[in-house]
Amino acid sequence: MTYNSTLLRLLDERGYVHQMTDAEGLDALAAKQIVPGYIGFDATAPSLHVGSLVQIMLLRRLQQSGHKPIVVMGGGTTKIGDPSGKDESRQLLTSEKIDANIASIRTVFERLLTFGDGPTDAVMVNNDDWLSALGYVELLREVGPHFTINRMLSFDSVKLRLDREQPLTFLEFNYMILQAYDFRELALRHGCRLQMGGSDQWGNIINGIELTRRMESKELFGVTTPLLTTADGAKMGKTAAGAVWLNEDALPAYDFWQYWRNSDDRDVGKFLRLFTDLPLDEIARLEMLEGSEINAAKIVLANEVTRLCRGDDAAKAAESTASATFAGGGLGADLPVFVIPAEGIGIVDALVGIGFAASKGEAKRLIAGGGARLDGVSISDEALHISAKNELRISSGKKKHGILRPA
RNA sequence: GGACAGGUGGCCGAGUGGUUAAUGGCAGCAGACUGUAAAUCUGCCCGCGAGAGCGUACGCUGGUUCGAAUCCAGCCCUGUCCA
Repeated sequence: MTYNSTLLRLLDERGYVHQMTDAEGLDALAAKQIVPGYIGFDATAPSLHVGSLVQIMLLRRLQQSGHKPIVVMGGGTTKIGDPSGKDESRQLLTSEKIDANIASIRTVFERLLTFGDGPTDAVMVNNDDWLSALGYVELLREVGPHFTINRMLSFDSVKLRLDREQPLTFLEFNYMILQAYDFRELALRHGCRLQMGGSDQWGNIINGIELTRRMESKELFGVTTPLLTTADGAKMGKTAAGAVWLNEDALPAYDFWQYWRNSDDRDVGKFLRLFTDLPLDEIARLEMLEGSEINAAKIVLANEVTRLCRGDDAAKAAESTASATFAGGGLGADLPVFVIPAEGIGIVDALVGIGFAASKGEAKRLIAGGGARLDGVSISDEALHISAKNELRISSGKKKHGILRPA
């Protein structure tokens, strides 16, 4: 299908679209007016991770094609907890914690979206603003009649819990109602016409569209993105060290850069389209590279994504550190540093100190397995005492490197 | 409130009185091969200790026993059904 609106063409050719409620209707709307569209984000942690980056980029594309992004922070819904995808009930957070999380998360959005008061400027709102003000009886009377329990029970998020005989609290069961209510509220407050989200949000989006149609006779649209997994089937954004956080204070830029640099060959083209602004013909060229050549494309990918999320300086620093470390076998400025005390330190403690091993036992196992290196030389003696006058390069395996610096 | 089932290491899931720090799978880490990729094969995978070893651990608290994740009692939590 070919689209008339720049919005849908852009989304389509870059691979953001999994499902759409009314493609023709949305296409026509986007071709003739500014479409305010929103995506909801969780406020359970002080940073979003790579798993949310598709949605953030989706808002960026919305703005790039002349529409208005609305970032909805789920301050109110976080108080409840989305049951989908999680096996168990989430821990409830305090309001103060949620507010602090939202402030921290906002910093990343400010890099990727232009905020302001103009017609296509992005805005950030907190659904707590309207959800907390809702009275229970009021909600039941207004919204309750539009939901049947029969339908609510048919939702995957609910069914999954029930099938597994895991608890689903009434609190969580209400999540979908409040999320539907969000869409209706945003339509009234901001003239919002479009909700986007991951494919797991399809049901919630439909609920919002239906609810608003019934209550307000307004027509709204929904788009979901494909569930993003890496080529070997893992969810995006998880690594050994944990989640790949978007905020600098949660994950150093160098590690962030390395995450992209280590992408699977098969993912490179897809990632370039989704997570960078590079023109499609250039992406096509990069994606054609084969064998070790494709490493060049991975470096471009890492540079571009890091630049968008962390800024130009961070991207350049990460790249030069990587090339010094890997290609030159030397030391890059951005590597983690551990300062050796004047009296020296045991290799085991050094590995733990720099964070390559969680415990001394783990460090010893690393040494026993031949994975610990000093200046590229494998260490076999776990009792080795280090007292260097110059900086040493300490490594765990072939990818994790750090600097041991004399005091 | 009652009846029944269940709560094991990051997750899944065995184990039902004695070499059980607890089979197996997944995830993870490392080695080999490579391209900082994938696939494959190999090793590791609670903590402390150079080591013998020690300390913790099978929902919680007590008890029985030479000895318990395993038996008993009480409690907490979850599910299913009943009220």
